[in-house]
Amino acid sequence: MPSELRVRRNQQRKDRTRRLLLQAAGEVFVRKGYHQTLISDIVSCAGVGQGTFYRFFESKRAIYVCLLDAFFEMLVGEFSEIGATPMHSGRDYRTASLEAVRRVVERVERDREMALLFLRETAAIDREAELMLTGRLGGLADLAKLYLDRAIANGHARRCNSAVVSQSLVGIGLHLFQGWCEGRFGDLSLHELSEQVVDFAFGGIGGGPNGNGA
Amino acid sequence: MPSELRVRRNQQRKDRTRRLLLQAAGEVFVRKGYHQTLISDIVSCAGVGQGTFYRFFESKRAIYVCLLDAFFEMLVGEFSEIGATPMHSGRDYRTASLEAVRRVVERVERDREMALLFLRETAAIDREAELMLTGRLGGLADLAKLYLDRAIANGHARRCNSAVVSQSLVGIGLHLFQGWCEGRFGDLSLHELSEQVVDFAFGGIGGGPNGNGA
Amino acid sequence: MPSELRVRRNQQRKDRTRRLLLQAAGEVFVRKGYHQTLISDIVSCAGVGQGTFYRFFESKRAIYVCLLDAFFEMLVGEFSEIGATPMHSGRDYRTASLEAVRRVVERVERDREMALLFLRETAAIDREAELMLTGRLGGLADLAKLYLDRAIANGHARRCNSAVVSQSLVGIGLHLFQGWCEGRFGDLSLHELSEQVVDFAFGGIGGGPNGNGA
Amino acid sequence: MPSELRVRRNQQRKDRTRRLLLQAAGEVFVRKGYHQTLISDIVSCAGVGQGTFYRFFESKRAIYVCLLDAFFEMLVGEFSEIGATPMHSGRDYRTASLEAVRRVVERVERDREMALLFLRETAAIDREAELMLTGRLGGLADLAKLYLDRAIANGHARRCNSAVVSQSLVGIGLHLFQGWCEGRFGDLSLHELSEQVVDFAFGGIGGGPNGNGA
DNA sequence: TATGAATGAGATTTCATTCAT
DNA sequence: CATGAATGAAATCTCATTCAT
Repeated sequence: MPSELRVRRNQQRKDRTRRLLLQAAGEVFVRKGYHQTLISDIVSCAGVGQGTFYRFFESKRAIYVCLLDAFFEMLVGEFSEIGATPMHSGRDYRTASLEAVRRVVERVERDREMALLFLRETAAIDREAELMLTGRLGGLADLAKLYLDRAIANGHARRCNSAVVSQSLVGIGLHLFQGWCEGRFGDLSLHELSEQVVDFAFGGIGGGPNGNGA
Repeated sequence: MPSELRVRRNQQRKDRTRRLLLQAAGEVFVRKGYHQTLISDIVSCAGVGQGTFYRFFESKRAIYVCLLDAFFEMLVGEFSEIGATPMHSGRDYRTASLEAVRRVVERVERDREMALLFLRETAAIDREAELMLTGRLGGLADLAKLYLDRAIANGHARRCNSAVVSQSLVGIGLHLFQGWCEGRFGDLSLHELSEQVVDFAFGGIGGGPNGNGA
Repeated sequence: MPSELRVRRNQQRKDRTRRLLLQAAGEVFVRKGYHQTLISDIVSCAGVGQGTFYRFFESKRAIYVCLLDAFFEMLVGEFSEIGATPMHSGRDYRTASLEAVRRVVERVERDREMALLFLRETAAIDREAELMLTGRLGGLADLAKLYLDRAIANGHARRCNSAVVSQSLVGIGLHLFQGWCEGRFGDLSLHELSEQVVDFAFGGIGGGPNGNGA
Repeated sequence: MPSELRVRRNQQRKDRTRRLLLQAAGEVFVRKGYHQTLISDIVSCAGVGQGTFYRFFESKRAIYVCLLDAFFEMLVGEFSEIGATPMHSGRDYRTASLEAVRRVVERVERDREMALLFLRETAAIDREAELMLTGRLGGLADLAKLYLDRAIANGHARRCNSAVVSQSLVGIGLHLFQGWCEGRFGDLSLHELSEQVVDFAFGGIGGGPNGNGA
């Protein structure tokens, strides 16, 4: 009885409203922080009624988690593209890594406000949210570990506890990213920063008496 | 003169109440998180009246900042002891570093709940609080940078952007510490973890064809 | 003429929807109670759209009143049938009364959930609704009074304030019915209950020194 | 440390506020009905702050139940006094009953608004509240049953299902009381009404061919 | 005509903060 | 000075009702 067209129109309207809300929530969360954000901020930013929010999301937390998920879904997509590319023998392991780092960094940089939001706020919401974040970051670490293990197997890297090292890499990434966003590295570009990081990741601070400088 | 005595007694009682409140706040913050904690939780845990809280602290934020400061003050004290010790020529730079890492790690481990609290919650409170934390962590990075610069000058380390590297070291420390507390490294002890980290920090994932294993 | 047909079809469809809504409202009111019932409960139970409700009823109250009216309309119909039957001389007054009580009781029992609903909820809606209910019950009392007055006139009953007595009979009916529905009379059947009531109504608790047993 | 006096003063203040709230709730419930009453109505009538309400009662329902309980507690007290008095042989059973009815009626009449409130609203709140009310009324019925059973044993009353009859008496009481309050019995006084009821309760509508008129 | 997405007024509830004792 | 009862501003959330399609 309800015409096909009507159903589709309705769905489109709903989708649009939902998108509006998500976008507004992102903006306001970034601007005011999660805890300072009111539902009323979100709806007024989205230009919809107060009650409309609750047709789509159970709570402020729910819409936050939704944004968080979307963000990492996007990121994982980016990574999987990277995963497809590299490691065909001829290319150097290090060059490939630098390339990968650069691509991810560029991608994250585009949504840097959101990324910072998640790093700042997620753990303070509740334990479950924190676990979601650490789980997602753990996923990235696992990816790094995969590459590292392969490199070790191929003799391109020293034997080590690759779980620890890959988490270290994630730690570096997070902290430097935050630092760079806060302007703590002066006018160093993300590209240069990436290079420094890859240098450090591959050679450390450069122990031996011979160092590893050129 | 009796009023003299009275005054001292009063002071002691006030100090005790203040300590009670700080301790209680720490406990409750750890248990429920900053935003879930009510002033009433703190005072009932401290066993004092609701109004008493406001004789000592302006707000929940104020007592939190107080705890944060105390924690880093303690940590800085620990570091300065370390600073005094090392680098008397004979000892190897790497050994000294490992020793330093171990000492800090041990100290932090004793207050690990508080440390985790600060890492989780601070950035979500407000920008200013976040800056306090990053400032403190920046202080640690500066310390590391100091050592690193000296090592570079002495030829014990390769030339690099020491600001980036030292922040990387802090990033590693924070992320691994959180991971370890969440049990993400199985039954690896903090000592073993420290060793892995130092290995990584000094040698990276071990570039050259000869690696730096064995 | 086709529009003739169309009009009739439309009318039928409207009637059906209206019936659907009334039925759904009855179900939900019984299940959740008047105040706990949402319009959305009713429409989803009826399988029609939210807006459709308002094409047929002004408000929740309106549909409730509609159900209430229908119920008592039905009941009055039942009574008038009773009214037609009895009192043809040969039959005993008491037997006729018992018969009448039984018929009504049986009828009400078929819709007992609705009956309970009205007894429970009506007075709590507003004064006007309460008056509608008491008016309806007053109508029943009036019927009883009519019989009673005739019985008194015929010498089948003692002289008394028949208004008070007939309202008493209604009070008995309501309270026992509720009690029976709640299972407060164990496994006494409605028939047995009716008998007890008629005994009591006719003889009271049994004044005189000789009682009126046997 | 907290002085005895202070504690007592505080308790008195709290008690006073609580009493204020209960009294205000009673007034407003009577005036507007349970569902139309807002917490804000209650507090503004009590002259206290909105938050104060929640220091004493969990919800509107809670304060209602509290009033309900208090009312029946009062009523039961009244009844137990009656219980003590009657049935010393010489006095007539009927006279004693009339006396009892009159006393209760008088007592209830003093709080008639509250009594009506409870009869109107309780069953519409939720099942549990309804059970509380029917339980309380059941208690009254039990009391009546006790007397009735004794009367039957003594030969002052015919044998009957005393559970049914005593609930009938309660039903009569409730319905007549409501009717009288609504002015449905003209200018019949409660005393006269009581007499009529007792007549009816003892003799019914007056079966036998001789009736039971004078 | 039927629909259901959108609405927003208004209710409940919380809790940091005040202040009389 | 310490207290805790009282506060009320402000947040969340609900749901009857509207209205564009």
